[in-house]
Amino acid sequence: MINSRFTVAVHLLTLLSVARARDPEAPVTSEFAAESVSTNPVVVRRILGSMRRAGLVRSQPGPTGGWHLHREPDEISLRDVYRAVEDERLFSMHRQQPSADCPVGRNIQQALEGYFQEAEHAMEAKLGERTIADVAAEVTRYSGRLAG
Amino acid sequence: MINSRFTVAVHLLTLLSVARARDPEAPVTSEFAAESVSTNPVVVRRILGSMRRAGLVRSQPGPTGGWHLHREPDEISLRDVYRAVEDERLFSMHRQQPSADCPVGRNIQQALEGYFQEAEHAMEAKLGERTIADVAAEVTRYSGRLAG
DNA sequence: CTATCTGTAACGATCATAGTTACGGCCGGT
DNA sequence: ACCGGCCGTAACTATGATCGTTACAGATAG
Repeated sequence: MINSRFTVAVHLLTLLSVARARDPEAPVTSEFAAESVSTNPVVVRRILGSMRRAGLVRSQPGPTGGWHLHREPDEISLRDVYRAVEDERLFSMHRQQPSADCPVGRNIQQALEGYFQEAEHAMEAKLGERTIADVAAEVTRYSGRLAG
Repeated sequence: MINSRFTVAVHLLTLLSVARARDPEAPVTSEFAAESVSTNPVVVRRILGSMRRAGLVRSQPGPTGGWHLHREPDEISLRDVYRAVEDERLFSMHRQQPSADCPVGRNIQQALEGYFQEAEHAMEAKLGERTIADVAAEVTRYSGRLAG
């Protein structure tokens, strides 16, 4: 299964979205976010670093620094997040190259390639239908203070 | 990404399908199949064991024993194989439970659950459109002796 | 200048995967 | 009845991914 980085990334962007709705200026620090996710600030910086390279967030060092969304929440789809955090293909081929002496071994990978792409694409297309704004809306249907 | 068991499982069922097309009686041994996949016979038995529990193949011990398909190749979808070999969910939630003190941490998992299910379902539905017969047909478009 | 952030390297703990050895059980052929 | 060849499965190991952690350099507001 897919690692938890994707889940954490969506969590973090949702946190930024909710925080911005309350105060568009105030940044969120790695430490604050880490408490919400129950992890280490370095893990947060690593994942938000991927988001930054994908243009989804921006960061500022120094005091009063921290993280901001860099796009409207309704313009960040879950597919964008997935692509930013996951560079591997969804399905793994054989670890060892199959036997070239067997017609099945020789051709199976090429045969599967297309089917795997279709399935992966269908999954991503479904993720593309939902945005961080949707997640934030669902999360904030129940009220509560924003605390770490 | 998904482990290679799924790929190997499809490979093995395709091998059984092609072998049966040449001789409906002759079983395929774990050792023969292992050579096609470039792995160990025990790995083959483990994966085909899952297929047997899912009713996709049958096995027979003793000399003249080995593995047979237990369904028509066009009645085994890639989704069937996926479900037989993969019991985990596609997306992983947080390792540590997120903070209950934060409205995002408190609600994010429930919010994501539905979206993740949709995406996983879309992927499986696409896999469900293809069968072992399709893969076997593609593999055998190029001829060749069936060798390990 | 200092305090407080980010950025990133480096290391370790934990876990999943899959390769390997070993051996018990089943069964066809002699 | 036995032997040989197959499956079934436990047990151990090697490898690699993941993620938590420490450490420290760089940036910047006050």
